[in-house]
Amino acid sequence: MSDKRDAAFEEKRRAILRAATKVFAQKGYTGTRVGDIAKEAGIAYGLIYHYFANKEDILNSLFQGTWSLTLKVLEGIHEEGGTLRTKLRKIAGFFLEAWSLQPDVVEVVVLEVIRSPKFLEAANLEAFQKTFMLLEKVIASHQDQLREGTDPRMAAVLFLGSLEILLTGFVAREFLSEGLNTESGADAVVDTFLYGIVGS
Amino acid sequence: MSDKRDAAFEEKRRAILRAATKVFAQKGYTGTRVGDIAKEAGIAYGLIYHYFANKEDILNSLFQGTWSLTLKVLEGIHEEGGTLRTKLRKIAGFFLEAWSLQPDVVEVVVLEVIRSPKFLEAANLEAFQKTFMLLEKVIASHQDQLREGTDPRMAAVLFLGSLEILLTGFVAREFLSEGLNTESGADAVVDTFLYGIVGS
Amino acid sequence: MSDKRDAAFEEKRRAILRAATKVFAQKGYTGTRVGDIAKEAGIAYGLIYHYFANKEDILNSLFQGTWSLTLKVLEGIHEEGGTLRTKLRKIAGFFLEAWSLQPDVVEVVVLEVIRSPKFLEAANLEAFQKTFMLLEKVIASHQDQLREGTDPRMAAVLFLGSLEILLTGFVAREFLSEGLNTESGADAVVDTFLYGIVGS
Amino acid sequence: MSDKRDAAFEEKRRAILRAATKVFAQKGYTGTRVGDIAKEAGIAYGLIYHYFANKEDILNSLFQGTWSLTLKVLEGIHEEGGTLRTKLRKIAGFFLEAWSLQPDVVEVVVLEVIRSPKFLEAANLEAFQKTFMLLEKVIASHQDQLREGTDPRMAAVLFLGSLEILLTGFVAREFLSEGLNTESGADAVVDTFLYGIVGS
DNA sequence: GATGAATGAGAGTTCATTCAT
DNA sequence: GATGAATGAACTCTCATTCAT
Repeated sequence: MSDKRDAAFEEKRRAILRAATKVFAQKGYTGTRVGDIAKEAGIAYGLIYHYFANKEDILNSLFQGTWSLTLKVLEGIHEEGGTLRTKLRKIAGFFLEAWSLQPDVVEVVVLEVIRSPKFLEAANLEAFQKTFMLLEKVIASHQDQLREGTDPRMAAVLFLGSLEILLTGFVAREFLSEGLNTESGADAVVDTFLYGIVGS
Repeated sequence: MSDKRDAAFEEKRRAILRAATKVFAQKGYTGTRVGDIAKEAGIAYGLIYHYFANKEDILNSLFQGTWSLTLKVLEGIHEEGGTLRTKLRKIAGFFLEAWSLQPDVVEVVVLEVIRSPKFLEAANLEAFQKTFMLLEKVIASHQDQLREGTDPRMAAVLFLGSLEILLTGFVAREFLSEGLNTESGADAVVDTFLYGIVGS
Repeated sequence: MSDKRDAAFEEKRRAILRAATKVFAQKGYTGTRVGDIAKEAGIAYGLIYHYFANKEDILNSLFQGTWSLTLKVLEGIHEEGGTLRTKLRKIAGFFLEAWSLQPDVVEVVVLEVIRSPKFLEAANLEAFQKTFMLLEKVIASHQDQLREGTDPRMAAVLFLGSLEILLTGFVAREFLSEGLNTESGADAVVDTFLYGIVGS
Repeated sequence: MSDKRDAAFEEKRRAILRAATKVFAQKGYTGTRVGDIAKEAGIAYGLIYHYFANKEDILNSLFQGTWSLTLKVLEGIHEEGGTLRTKLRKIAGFFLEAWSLQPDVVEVVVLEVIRSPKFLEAANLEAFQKTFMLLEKVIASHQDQLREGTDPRMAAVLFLGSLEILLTGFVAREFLSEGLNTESGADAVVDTFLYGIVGS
């Protein structure tokens, strides 16, 4: 009985998060009224506050839920082993696939949380930095293959930066347009990152 | 007489923009009250409306002023000629130097304008896309040196993405910490972009 | 069967009133949420509405229950007879004892009902005024002993005022602090009231 | 110029306080909406926040303004000297006169501030306690005349309690009705307090 | 009886913008 | 030009009350 209740509660929470994601992606966090989320979810706005402490809590929950999954996936990729290219390819593929499947989630997480000083604090910041550290570890574990002078930490930042601009890109989306799909995008990012645009 | 007046007018406008930049960088566009800008500029808040139509106009002016300069610089670099590396190095240097000299301006432009659907429209979007196209042209003009399969357009996006994460990066800033300066940062970005982290 | 049910019903009502008293005393009537009362009573908040019409009804019930007892006690004291001092001493003792035994009840009744224009109406006001009239009667019945110029009605008001400030007094409580107990307090009030602070 | 401005500012503040006093007295602090105050003052509700930090600040300002005056008057009475009766008579007269002149102010101060745990804190509590201490000092300075066993502190509390119930009294007002005026009320309180209702 | 999800009126507060001085 | 008083739309959050389960 209680299980049924809890399950229903969680399902509702998720429904609200889904609605919030959609609206945040459209109007941005600040531009979104709590009432907008409620309308999108088909409920009264007051009910939002039964499931979340406040508007901010919604965004944080959204990020934490998404990012904890991301971290697990990255850890899995790291542990599976394989060549550096294989690993980076998997990582890029994961991000770009996530984007094509749930563009709203990615957009909100990247634009509203990661880039916002207010939200990228404490718990959120820590989760985010773990990603950098994990990627740095992946790259560093193949140190022997790296071009001389390559700093694994800087490399991690640049790799994520490359991915981020593809994920976010209001501009890029229109600019790159039709040619971009998950596969070709991931290949391009990884190859450019590994071999450069000029090559040897 | 009119010139003198105009000059004074322009000077005041610039002073307000300077103040706005500082406050926007600290609190974000939405988190900034018009009164905050006025206080920073040392004037009454009502006076803001003698120089700008509204709050939004301030951010747009800020972006346009900054970005038109940026475009000119990039055009100059393109026309000056030189090797691909030379050009990219100049571009990276320009952005990173701008960032180290006026971190507030860059932060505001990147975080508040570029990421905001509301602001990245019409005039702003056009200015922004010109940058991509210019960079694409720069890269494409050295097509013969490019590694096979390299798309100049995608390459342009990735290069700017790499720069952007360094410019913005609340995270990266702390993560990369002290080691990063204009010179070494520009080198790392350009070399990674040209030759990859693995090399040949 | 019906009796049993009624008894259980009444017991639950009283339990809710007890809980409400405690919470009202802590947070005040307005500051208390219906949910707070329910939590204190260990029940679901919806259940409150099976026992009371609404939040206001709880406070009114609380007052009526308490005050009807008070009135009975005062009537008893009046009828028992004895000297004026004996009677006043009993009355003061009753109030101060009630306060020391159930400070919450007194606090709520005095602060939330008596002071509130909204609640001190109709039924409540009548009950309250009866107290004054009863006390006036007590005093008037010893008219022959009264100092010349003493108005029984005014005297009744002053006596209750003296008691009230001792009962309520957030300030007085700290100000008088440890020295005050039921016995000494009642003595002080009665003696001052009867003989004054100067005396003859 | 600035003086003119400041004066106008202060005058407006006072006007808002006057309006607030009136409305608080009618509906109570909690029952009053900020908009009610604005309407009473004939201004837009937003303007309230140019003059006060928030609703609470209005009540505190009201209390502080009133009570600081009260303290000054009491100090003056203490220093002027005279018999105990003279002093108490002046004090009672001051309070009752204030009440008859500005019943709203007194009502609000007594009912909403003094009796409210929330507001009787910190600054307000201190101001209030000073009054008790001052009155205690007044009484103690005539120690030699006091009836044996009289505690000046307890006496101070009882005296203020007697006054308070007269000032407040929703009940008392109707109950004592027409017979009560400033002069006779003050006499009754002081005489009862000094000599008791029985006398020698 | 019992639960708590659901509703929505309502309240406090913020702040961009206008405009009289 | 300059000031800041004035306005009111907008928004977040609270909470008494209802009602399906």
